Amino acid sequence: MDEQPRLMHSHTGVGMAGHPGLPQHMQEGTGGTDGDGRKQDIGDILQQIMTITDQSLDEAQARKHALNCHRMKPALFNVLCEIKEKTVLSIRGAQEEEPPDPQLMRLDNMLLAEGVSGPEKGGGSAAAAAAAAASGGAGADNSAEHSDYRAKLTQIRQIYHTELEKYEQACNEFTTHVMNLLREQSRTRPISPKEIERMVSIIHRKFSAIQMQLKQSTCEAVMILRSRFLDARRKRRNFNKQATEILNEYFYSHLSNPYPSEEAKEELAKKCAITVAQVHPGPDCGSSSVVSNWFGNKRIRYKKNIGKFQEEANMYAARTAVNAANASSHGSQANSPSTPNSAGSGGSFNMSNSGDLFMSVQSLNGDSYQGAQVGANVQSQVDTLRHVISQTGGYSEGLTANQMYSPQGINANGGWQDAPTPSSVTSPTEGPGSVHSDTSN
DNA sequence: ACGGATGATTAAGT
DNA sequence: ACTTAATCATCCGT
Repeated sequence: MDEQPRLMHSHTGVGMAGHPGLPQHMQEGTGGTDGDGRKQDIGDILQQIMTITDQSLDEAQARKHALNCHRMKPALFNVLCEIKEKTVLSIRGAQEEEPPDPQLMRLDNMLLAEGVSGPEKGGGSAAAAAAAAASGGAGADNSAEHSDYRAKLTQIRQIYHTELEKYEQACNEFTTHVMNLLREQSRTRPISPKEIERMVSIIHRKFSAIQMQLKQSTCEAVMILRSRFLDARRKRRNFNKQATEILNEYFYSHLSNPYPSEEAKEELAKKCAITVAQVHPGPDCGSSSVVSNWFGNKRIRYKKNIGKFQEEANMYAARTAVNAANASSHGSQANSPSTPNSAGSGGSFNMSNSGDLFMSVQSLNGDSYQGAQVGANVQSQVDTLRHVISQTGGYSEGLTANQMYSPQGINANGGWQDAPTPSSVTSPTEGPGSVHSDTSN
């Protein structure tokens, strides 16, 4: 684009002297008074050049051809080339250097992460992949919710790609056009290949600036879409019943130490087909952090008001006890009605017993005294279960019987202490029964 | 519409 | 890095 100004410059420079109108005479006059034929000739040529824009296209073309065939042309052209050679160096030094734009890279990365610019289907976006995985389980509402999101995302991607292609095409067209033009012009003025190259790069830069705008707005669109559909805080979904039961089961059967390991979290997440509603936590660390949230909330809320959770605790404790017993039993019969999720097949072993346990717990619940006695009630069964469980190799790392249902794992400081001795069951723990502070949020 | 339940986020502590 | 405690924002039964 420097060629144009330079041409203009030379044009105007001579044009000052040879402006169509008055200067025409002046030039003719100077040529005439000199009397030199050669100068007259050159003056004529210059004059023709100056007025070439005023002529019709055909005329100009003819004139151009005539000039090209002029005997002075090669010599003049050489001079022009030399001059250009000297001036072009100073221009070249001014520019060049094009470090990868960090902004552009940021946008590219985001689009890639968002699955907009990445491979066609499924991949790229971790959210989409996880959503697809979750849809296998009980994620009916989940997938339905995400289908809308994904449809919109696909729409964005399509628009993005078509636009990008359009720009690409326009860029190529324009580039070839300019190159043709330059090649054509190179017959009348010196244009080095490097200059063409530079011109092309300039064009590309301009178009990539446009592309960046496209990317920018695409990113914005995705962000808006994301915040609309996936912001878990804005659109919180409760876990379905099964998921809650699985989590509760784990929680109450590890009440002494309800801190699932990373693997356990993964396992639980998989089991629950946890809805993937991650926002900030990057591409990875998907659903297990949801489990972490759940356990964090559960621990704190349980601790805050144990009394309120007592019934639930007893229920799940009984349930796991039954499950464990069933799992160990040889026969497979009626399952516990309230455990739709248990992996083990049913067995009628000790059903009545656990039912009694449950009833007694409930009645106790109405009283102001619970904890220890409940634990004692269950003690016998749990003791049998404990070794059963260890035999069957079920997950029960720190599982000591009485901690399953009584909140004795919690020490005075409010922390979860490690595995108290079984004998502590009998000691009248002051905590659970007397806690009546209904300080709910 | 209201209030409790609940999942997620955040600040602070370890 | 992980937890607790507080808090936010939404869900959901009434």
